Amino acid sequence: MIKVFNTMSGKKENFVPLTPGKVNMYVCGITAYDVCHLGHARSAIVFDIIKRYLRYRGYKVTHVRNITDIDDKIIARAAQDGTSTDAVAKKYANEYYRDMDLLGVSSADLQPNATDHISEMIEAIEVLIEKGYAYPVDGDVYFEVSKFSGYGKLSKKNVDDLLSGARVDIDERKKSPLDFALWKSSKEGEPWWESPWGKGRPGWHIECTAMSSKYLGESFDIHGGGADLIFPHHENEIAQSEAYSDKPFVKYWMHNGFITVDKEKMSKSLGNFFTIKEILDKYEPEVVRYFLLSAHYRSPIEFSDVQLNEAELSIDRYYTTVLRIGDFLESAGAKEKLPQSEELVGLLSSFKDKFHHAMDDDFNTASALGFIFELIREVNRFLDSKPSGQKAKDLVARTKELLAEVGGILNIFNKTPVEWYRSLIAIKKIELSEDDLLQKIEERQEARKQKNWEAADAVRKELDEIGIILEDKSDGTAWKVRVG
RNA sequence: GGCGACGUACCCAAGUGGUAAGGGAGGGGUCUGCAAAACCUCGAUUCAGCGGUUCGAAUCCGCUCGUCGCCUCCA
Repeated sequence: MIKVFNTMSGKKENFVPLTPGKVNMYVCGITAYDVCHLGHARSAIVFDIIKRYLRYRGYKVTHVRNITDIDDKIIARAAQDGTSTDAVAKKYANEYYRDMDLLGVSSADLQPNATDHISEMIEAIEVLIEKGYAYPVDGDVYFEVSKFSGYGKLSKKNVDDLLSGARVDIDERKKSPLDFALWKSSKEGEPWWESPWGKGRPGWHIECTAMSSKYLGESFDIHGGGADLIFPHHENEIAQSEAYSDKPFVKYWMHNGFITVDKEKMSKSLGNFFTIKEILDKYEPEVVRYFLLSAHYRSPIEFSDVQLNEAELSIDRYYTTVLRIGDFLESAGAKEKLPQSEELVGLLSSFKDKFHHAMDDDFNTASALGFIFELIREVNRFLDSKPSGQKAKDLVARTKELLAEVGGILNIFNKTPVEWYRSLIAIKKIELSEDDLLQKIEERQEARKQKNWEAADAVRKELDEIGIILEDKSDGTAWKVRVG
């Protein structure tokens, strides 16, 4: 049984979708007004993995991820750049899709834009007005928070506290400072759409109500996003959606934690952010994914080079072992020899259960990675015991299969070792062609044959200086890239 | 001020009632021409502190200290 932490209840709950075998999932994407930073990547990667795991467990998942392509920030950006909001939104949405692609995040099944759903939003707003939950003022339309009795149930806030907090803007035209805009009249020079209340544009929250109900129905299973969306965005979505449909909006609310820098939330306004592009210039996408999966998705995770380097080391340990497995499968002798196989056999039979157990428990990727490295150690230990024969090969091949299977779900560990090293050469900007490298290794082999250790060591030192490490093995010399 | 989360070894991190996963760094060793990798081994009698519940708590409850987040746009 999969357990999911539901922000609404504050507890882990058994995951039982509304329709057996089917999961409808809506995840808030981005507002397209600037390039994305690592925080955006975390949300995308976390929910991508959740989707992959649910599919692996047999659910038919429909995943919707929206793009907000009209809002104040986009308007401001367009004015600043002397271009249209449309051009700004398109540009940064495309940047986002490119970043996600580089990071290995699969695209959602539906990636709707807010501006393609204006009529649905207007329709929803009309219903809210009819039902007495919203009121128009001078071309704006506001949602009347006091009319919705459940307001605050997600973010655990009560209306009185919010009112006394006094950090809400004072607008005389609103009945209450807590009321939020469903529709905003357009000012001179701003983009607009025709509506029953005049020319204007939608407020931020209503798009998610309109698009989620259109594509997933008025009630659906999972709604996700960063924890900073809990209030007010998701709280407001609930108010609008449930007022509109009189049905429970979402069964499981899931929110990922923040990325921090020096313990502080990475954010635009603090200026302490790193863009995805900056990071991918220094690190393999797989390293970034591993790093983000190495902590539970709800925990804060501290961004630093030390952390990324450790992730790189861990992945390298994985590929080093895969290389070793490959060598063994190619060259193992025929004579049946199985010293010390019990532990590996035992782990092979329990491994999937352990992995499932970790992932079933609110997608505990950090724990799952622990089990993967347990298996890595066990197979290394087995190989150290110098086994041979078909049975040994079967065990090792089985290990390789299992590792590939779970790696596929986490979307890491899916390269060949050589691809990993090649990729590292590129990312670390090592200026040496693979041909030249192999040439040098060849030269060194000659020297070694003649027991000319000085010459052999000189080659190794030369390569070491540019970040290439050589490993002498019984049947030749392998190369790898220094990591960490 | 209100609400919420977190505090596990040198660093990162899992563990939510049954006696501390995993990765990195470090000491010692096996292997090796030397290395590297791999493996073995050492390393928290202890989970911020203090009380309480329990046969038993890192895990539940209370208080204290510390850190962070939300309450305004924010993944």
